Amino acid sequence: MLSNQSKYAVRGVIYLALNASEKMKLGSKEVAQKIKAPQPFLAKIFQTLSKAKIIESSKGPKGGFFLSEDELSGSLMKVIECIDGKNVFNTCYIGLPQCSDENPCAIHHLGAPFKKQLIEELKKRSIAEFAEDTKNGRSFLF
Amino acid sequence: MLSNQSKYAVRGVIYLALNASEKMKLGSKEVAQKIKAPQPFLAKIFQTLSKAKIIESSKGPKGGFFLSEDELSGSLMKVIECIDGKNVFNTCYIGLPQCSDENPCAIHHLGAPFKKQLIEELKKRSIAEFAEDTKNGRSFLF
DNA sequence: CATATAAAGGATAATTTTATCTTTTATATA
DNA sequence: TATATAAAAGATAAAATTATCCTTTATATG
Repeated sequence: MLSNQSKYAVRGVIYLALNASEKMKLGSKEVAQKIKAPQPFLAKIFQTLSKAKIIESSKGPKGGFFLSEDELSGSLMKVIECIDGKNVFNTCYIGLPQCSDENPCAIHHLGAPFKKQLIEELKKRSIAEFAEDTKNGRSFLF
Repeated sequence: MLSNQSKYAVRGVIYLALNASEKMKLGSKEVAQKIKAPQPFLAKIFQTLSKAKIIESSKGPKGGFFLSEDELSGSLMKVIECIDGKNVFNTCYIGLPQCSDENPCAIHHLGAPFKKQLIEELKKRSIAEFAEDTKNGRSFLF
């Protein structure tokens, strides 16, 4: 479903949300180690997210990445779409070019309601909320 | 989620279920054209499915592919697993090595019911049933 | 202001997935 | 039995994804 890039992005961003701040920026190196992602690859991903203003970055000593208050309230979907594009979840399970409720593939109806739910939640819930779940032990990052 | 190979496999097999029989075998060429798959690629896929006895094949003039009665009652999941392996649906959305109900990732609970339902249906419903849906216009192959 | 640090940017490399091509084998039928 | 047909088998190629490396730029701090 999601590319490796998106997966690293989601994990990396949640890690930042939990552990980084304006005063306590984190380098891609540290984050990569923690979430078990290849460091230069994660660096590239953070670069992309940073350009899109989904995370903040600053160069130099004490530099690194973090999320502003505003960014913390962004949706997780934005992270995913920033990396994989708007159509990540639009692709048909079995590759029909035009798969929809009107022209459904053989398994469209099996997946559609849940896909809708997943998309809705990813759009509705903020990065901070997902991070909160992790902090409270309701979900895990490793 | 599914690889291109699996997608072509599913569409190809349903096409065969609908249009081929022992008396009326179909070549990979014709099927590929119809389902818009690259011909030599589909040929390879059918080869794999044939080895696994998920579809029948015969060489020579009037040769081609079809499904036996037995094979028609096989599950669609078998087709998918034959190509993509048993773990297609076990992979975590955001790449946790050990993602489960006990150690759920941030979006595990959003997707879990969807996944379970999908897997169950794919295992329960036969290729013939999916083909039937297509015949009745409840789902589409193109 | 010099220095060290860390991201940005751009080029390159490795791996995986997707796809094709060529030769061999089996078989129906003329 | 010769011929043509179509899959099997195996090698190769193309494309996409994943990952790394190196140089440049910005900046905090001594």
